[in-house]
Amino acid sequence: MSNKVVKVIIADDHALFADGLEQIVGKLPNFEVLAKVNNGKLLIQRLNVLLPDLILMDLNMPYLNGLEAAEMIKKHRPGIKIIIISMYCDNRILDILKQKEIDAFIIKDSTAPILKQAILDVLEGKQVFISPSSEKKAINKLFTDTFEDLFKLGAREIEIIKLIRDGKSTKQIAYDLELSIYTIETHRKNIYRKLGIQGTAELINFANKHNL
Amino acid sequence: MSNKVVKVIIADDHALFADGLEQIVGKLPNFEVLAKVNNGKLLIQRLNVLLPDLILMDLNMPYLNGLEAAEMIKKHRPGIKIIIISMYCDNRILDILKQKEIDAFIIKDSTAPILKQAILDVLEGKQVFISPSSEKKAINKLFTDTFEDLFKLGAREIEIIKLIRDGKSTKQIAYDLELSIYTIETHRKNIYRKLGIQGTAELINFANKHNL
DNA sequence: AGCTCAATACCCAATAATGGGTATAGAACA
DNA sequence: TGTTCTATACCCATTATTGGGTATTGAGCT
Repeated sequence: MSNKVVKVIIADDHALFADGLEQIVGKLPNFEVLAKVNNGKLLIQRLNVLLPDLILMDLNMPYLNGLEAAEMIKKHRPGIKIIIISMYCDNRILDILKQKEIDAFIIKDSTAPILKQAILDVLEGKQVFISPSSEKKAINKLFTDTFEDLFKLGAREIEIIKLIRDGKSTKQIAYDLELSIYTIETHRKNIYRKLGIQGTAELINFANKHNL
Repeated sequence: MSNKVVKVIIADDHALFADGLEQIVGKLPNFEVLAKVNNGKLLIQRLNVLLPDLILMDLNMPYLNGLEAAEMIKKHRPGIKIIIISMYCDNRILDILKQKEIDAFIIKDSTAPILKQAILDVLEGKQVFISPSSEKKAINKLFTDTFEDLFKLGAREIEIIKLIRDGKSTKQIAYDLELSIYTIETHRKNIYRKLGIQGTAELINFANKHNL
């Protein structure tokens, strides 16, 4: 990797942002921006003729969003590294990171030096997750597992928190998990007690804060 | 203007985007980026010690948004040119352009050359308005993040969404806003209908997704 | 002057969530 | 073996939310 040029494609529907990325990446030694595209479909098309080492892309793009595009790319060209750069922190990102469909997630609040370091880390095979700094601690904990220590939540409880976060009602959860509604209600009560919170809204905020 | 250095301040809470802008602007001959700030308050503070010729700023910033900041700046330092660079096209922008509170509005979908031309035009005293084409707008409606256009929520509705997101119950919100519980219930119903969602969980996810 | 729309308020019925209990089977562990 | 903990399940009562209506007021636009 040392003397080889790293070829990059940038995919972002905000052209000005893409231009900015190009400036930052293009100034790195041995980096070359092959192309910029503004939607997912175009990105896939370009991959039929261009073979980049790295793709920087936005999560929200027209025609084919970042995650869908990433999934397709990793399936057909697993060697290409993918870095998602997004406005906001989506809860599902961590799961997707773990499934190795993308190599890095970087929030747009990050700085150029952080992006540069992340690119270098990814090219070395590392996974990188850059979130808003205030939540960094909690996320690091997630990476090294686990919540059970801190919040003393059981696996089932965490599972149920996720389902509630996704908008399911107690009844739906009971049906999904093939359990009694009473059981889910008990779990909810225990979760609220353990976390010292009250109500669905606070629970969802907890889940988002800790990236469940 | 020909041999004088144009001093610029960049205000955007997305540091990576601000870095990109700095690269683009910094490469123009006789341009100097004095400072980058990530919120409106900080921008105003900086203006007590720095005297830029031009400010590039985001519409949506914490603490003091772009329009409020622009209004204050034009009132106290009318000589400073202000260019707003925003994610989406707000309908009120045109009115504000007409009131001469800002000198240019540029959508983030624009390209670096367009930005450069806009900056030069503004420095010559022109007003510039770069919006997405009407077709593009339709596409944005289908795919991405402009809830103003797409969902047509009123100010009161947005206020109530925030309170729900913060964990308040209908009763608490009614008490806080000194309104009837019935009114809050009506607002909730209207919000659900407009957003095509159902239940507190989905509402909070919407709020988080759109950074309310 | 008439129209539209946001914001307000109310009524009613059905469903969901919350909070107080109790209880039991099985796993983990000292 | 006895204890502790998780996950399971149930009962009851109260409060909250949801979804179906209708209606009025005031601001702003034509």
